[in-house]
Amino acid sequence: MPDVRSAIEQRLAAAFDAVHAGANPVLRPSDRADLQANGALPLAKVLGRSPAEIARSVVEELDIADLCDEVEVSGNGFINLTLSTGYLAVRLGDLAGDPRLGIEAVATPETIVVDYSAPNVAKEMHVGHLRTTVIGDALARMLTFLGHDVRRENHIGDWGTPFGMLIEHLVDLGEEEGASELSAGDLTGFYQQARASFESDDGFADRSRRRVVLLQSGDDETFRLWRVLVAGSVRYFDTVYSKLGVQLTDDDIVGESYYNDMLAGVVEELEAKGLLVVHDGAKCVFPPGFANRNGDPLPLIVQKSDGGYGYASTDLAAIRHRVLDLGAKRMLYVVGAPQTQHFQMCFAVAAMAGWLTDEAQAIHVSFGNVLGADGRMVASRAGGTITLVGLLDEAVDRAREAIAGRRSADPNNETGSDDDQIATMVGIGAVKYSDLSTDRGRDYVFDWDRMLAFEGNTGPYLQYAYARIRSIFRRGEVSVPAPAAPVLRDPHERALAIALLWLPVALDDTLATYSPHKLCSYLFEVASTFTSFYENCRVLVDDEAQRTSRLILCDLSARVLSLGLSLLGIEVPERM
RNA sequence: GCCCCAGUAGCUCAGCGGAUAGAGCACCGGCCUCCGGAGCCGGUUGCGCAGGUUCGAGUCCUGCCUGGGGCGCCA
Repeated sequence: MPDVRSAIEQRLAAAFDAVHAGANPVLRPSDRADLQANGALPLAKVLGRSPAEIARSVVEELDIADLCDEVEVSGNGFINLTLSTGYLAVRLGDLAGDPRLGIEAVATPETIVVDYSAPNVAKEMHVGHLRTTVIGDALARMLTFLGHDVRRENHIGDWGTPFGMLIEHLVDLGEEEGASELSAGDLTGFYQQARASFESDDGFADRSRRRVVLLQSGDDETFRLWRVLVAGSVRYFDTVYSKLGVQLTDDDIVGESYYNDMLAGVVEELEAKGLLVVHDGAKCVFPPGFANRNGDPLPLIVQKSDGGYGYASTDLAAIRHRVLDLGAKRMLYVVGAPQTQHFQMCFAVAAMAGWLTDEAQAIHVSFGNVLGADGRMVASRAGGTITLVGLLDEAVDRAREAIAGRRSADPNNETGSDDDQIATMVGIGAVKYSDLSTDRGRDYVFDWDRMLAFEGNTGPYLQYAYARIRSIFRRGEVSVPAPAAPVLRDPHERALAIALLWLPVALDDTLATYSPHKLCSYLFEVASTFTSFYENCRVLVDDEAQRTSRLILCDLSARVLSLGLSLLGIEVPERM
């Protein structure tokens, strides 16, 4: 069954079509009614009639009485629609019995690659990895829920010249020692020591350079050592992902090295297609429309003058592989905004090569930086740079303090043995929500106090709204009623009904631009609307019919919040 | 120098070419014998600047200003 907005839009489209073939109803939310159709206004010029007159013609053609109680044309030509309360109630009844809460699985599932997180082997994960990991995971969850065949791909940095020095450092440390250092998370120490040796010790530097050659030529022993490095780092990444609560696993790791065997083929194919130009000894493709600082055409270098391959060739190989071998219809690259031009060039070249088409699209889901309250980098409580793990631990600590503080001030609090779990959900949820709730294109300000506030558009507020609803059932000692259509008598009930029915619409809008903040805004709206309802409509009343009806609204509110947050990768506690 | 992104209330942010630009925080004023006051109701303050397109521009186009980022063998 189509969502409410689509149902209305279909009827409107038919009526507009009768007045002017193919006319768009331009359906929008309204502050004058529930919805408004603005489509008559742009038709005025085309048809040479006044907008209001056209709107009246549309309304005459409109068959919508079962969905709307009121349809009104304003003097300006807006068509204001008031949804039928009976219709809303019936739809809510359907929702009550639907575990998917009105979100239908897509008719034609697509294979969609979501490329996100991408930390580097033997390098610490830092705040810079937060957004790609959190946003990518949220998008992957939403697309999966819609029924798509989602391939999470963690394009880790597991190849390149630094591995010569890293392997030699591993040799010097001893494999066991080195591996445990890596998996325990002392990646910064490992990397910096390797770097220090490389810079201060000529012998070490020579060995490192030879080791790079050995690695690239496929030397067995070198390869084995390389795998030790990678495996140790991956174990560490897993602990971070587990802490963050993202769904990436070892199976999702498809590092740069995975594409090594395909690079020569990519270059050959580009050459065969006549796209290659040798420039200063490097094999290049010049996609049109890109210029350097002198105004000369800017190349994408697919093979360096020394014969080596850079990241452009790896990215091209990944596109080709994902399209031709995996059958990907969409590829989402959840990577920061600074790489916009790189991806534009890669996508342009991939299109020239025929890998990217209308049937197989690559999308750069870019995002801005994370800034501290001072507009600069994020610093820890003690000051100084902060690792991702440190940040997450601090979030949980702060959440624990915040919850304890609230508890001691609230005589009605419910304590329990799972306070650590709650602090984890709230702390991690706060970090993720603050990231997801800002338009990904913008830089956003990382502010502990704001993200952990229990008021406003925050994770804790939404979790609290959920926990509070659950407590109604606990304290009232009532169970969730059997699915049925509620009675919507109070305006607050009606407003809540509309909000609850809007979940599929919010998800559609969110995925249309891969913007999780839209889902966040929606959930905040649901929570606010619920609170207003709860303030104005007593739930645990004696009248059984009314109590049941309102309990259904409560339960649906909790479920919408829970499902919505789970699609963002945020857990909800039963109590706080 | 060229390219990309951003500039909306004191602060943090929404805003799909449509009517009077919205939230939260902060501030001010109300509401408690109330199922969790972590609340509810109301009030104050704004689209960087200048042109243009349009019946209609925060939204699209051009120029400028400010901030951030990028610009050939790193990823």
